[in-house]
Amino acid sequence: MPYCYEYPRPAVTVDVVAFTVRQNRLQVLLIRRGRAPFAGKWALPGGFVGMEESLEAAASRELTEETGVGDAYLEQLYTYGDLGRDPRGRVITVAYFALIPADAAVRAEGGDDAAQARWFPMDALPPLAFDHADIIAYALRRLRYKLEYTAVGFQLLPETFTLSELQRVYEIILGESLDKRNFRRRILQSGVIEATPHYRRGREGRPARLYRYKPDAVAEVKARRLFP
Amino acid sequence: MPYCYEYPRPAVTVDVVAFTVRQNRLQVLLIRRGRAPFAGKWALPGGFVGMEESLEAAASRELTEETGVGDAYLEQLYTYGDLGRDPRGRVITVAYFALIPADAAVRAEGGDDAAQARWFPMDALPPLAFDHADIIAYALRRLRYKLEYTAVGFQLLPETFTLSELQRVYEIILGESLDKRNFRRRILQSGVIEATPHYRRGREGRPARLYRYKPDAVAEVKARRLFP
DNA sequence: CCAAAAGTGTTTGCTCTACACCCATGG
DNA sequence: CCATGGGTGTAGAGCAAACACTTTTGG
Repeated sequence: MPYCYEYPRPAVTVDVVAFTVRQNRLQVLLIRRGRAPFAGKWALPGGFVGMEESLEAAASRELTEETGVGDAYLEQLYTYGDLGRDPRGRVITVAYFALIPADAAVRAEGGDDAAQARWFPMDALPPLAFDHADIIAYALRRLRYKLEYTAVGFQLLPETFTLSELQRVYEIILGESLDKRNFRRRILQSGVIEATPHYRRGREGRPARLYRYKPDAVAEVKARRLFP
Repeated sequence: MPYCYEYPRPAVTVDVVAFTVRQNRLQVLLIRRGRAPFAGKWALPGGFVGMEESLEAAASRELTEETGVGDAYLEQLYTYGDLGRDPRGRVITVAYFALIPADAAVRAEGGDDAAQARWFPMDALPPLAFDHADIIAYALRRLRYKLEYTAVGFQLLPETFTLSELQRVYEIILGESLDKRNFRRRILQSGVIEATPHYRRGREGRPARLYRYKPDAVAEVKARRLFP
């Protein structure tokens, strides 16, 4: 594999907009940049695409490096290639968005990596490097849209969850409250989740039935990926 | 701008899936490849992204080179970056899809370019190079979807058109017949097209009112790009 | 006056929304 | 037994689908 080319090539990176829901807020994972450009500013986790890995593999690798999560829901978002978006030169970035279950998200802030990684609530983002604010804004639009016509919301929850927890996730992301009965009807008749025989006993109140998403639900959602 | 890099970089290309409707069929523009790999096979128009042009500019340029059309509807589709999709090495392709009005599409086959360019009906595609069959299949899915929730169909027609012509475009792409009254109601109340004071007198039958899309309709459609 | 395409409203079924009460448990 | 959260059904409204006839022109 030659290291010199007849024509110059743009650099290719992947960036990941990783969402989670914690503390009743939608949060995004950001990394503090150590060096120029934008040293000290926060940025999306990402990096160069290796010559021997696919784009999705690169995104998955970046995500795993920062969060320790290996099997998150991951979907290609958009490819950004305008000139001048990176002061170091021509950089084309394939952006992905990921949904991290709340329990897995805790590990992300372990900070075993040299880089500082932190979750930020969507409504309190710090100053961001590059065009990452645009990318995040677009990812949120896409996430909201997907919530409305699919049932990806459960990707933000642990393996089993109650319908109330799921509804709370939807309400947090969409920013509006939903009717309990209508929500349950819609989710259940969409067929992507199923009841388990187990219940969760909270500190108070009636125990809640636990549900899980059907093993093939992820495939279903991706097959319908109408925006890619 | 250096021609050598510390690390090897993948090549980046854009490919364009250009659709038009002619002869009552949905057609795709293809180029016959002159050289290896896949010499003699047909492929999507496309090429390398210049260091000084954005992705959309590159796609637009490729499209203009092959069709002479400069202002077609153009939208990013998906980015393909799997290993082994190009036998020459690592190539990442940002795919776009374009809608070409029927009257403009005629010019495309002028053949002033050395490369042979031809429109093929979607249901009679020749053997295709690379993973271009996948890209086209995905572009069709996206086009069909967009037709159902927006009104991009008029992008495939000349500047002014009749509602019957527009309906025929929808029927051809969706592969099913639509109710005339319901179709008209939906399109008109979506507000993206407006009546002109003119009529088209055909060879037979009552003259049909001509419509045009509102100048800002394209912006509207793009703003709603939920899958980018 | 006949053929051909354009144009126009209403009824019906269904899906989505709004809404209030009983149930099971822990303290 | 009381507080807390879990769970359930129905009636009305708005939207989408089915459907047939009149109008205008050319030959």
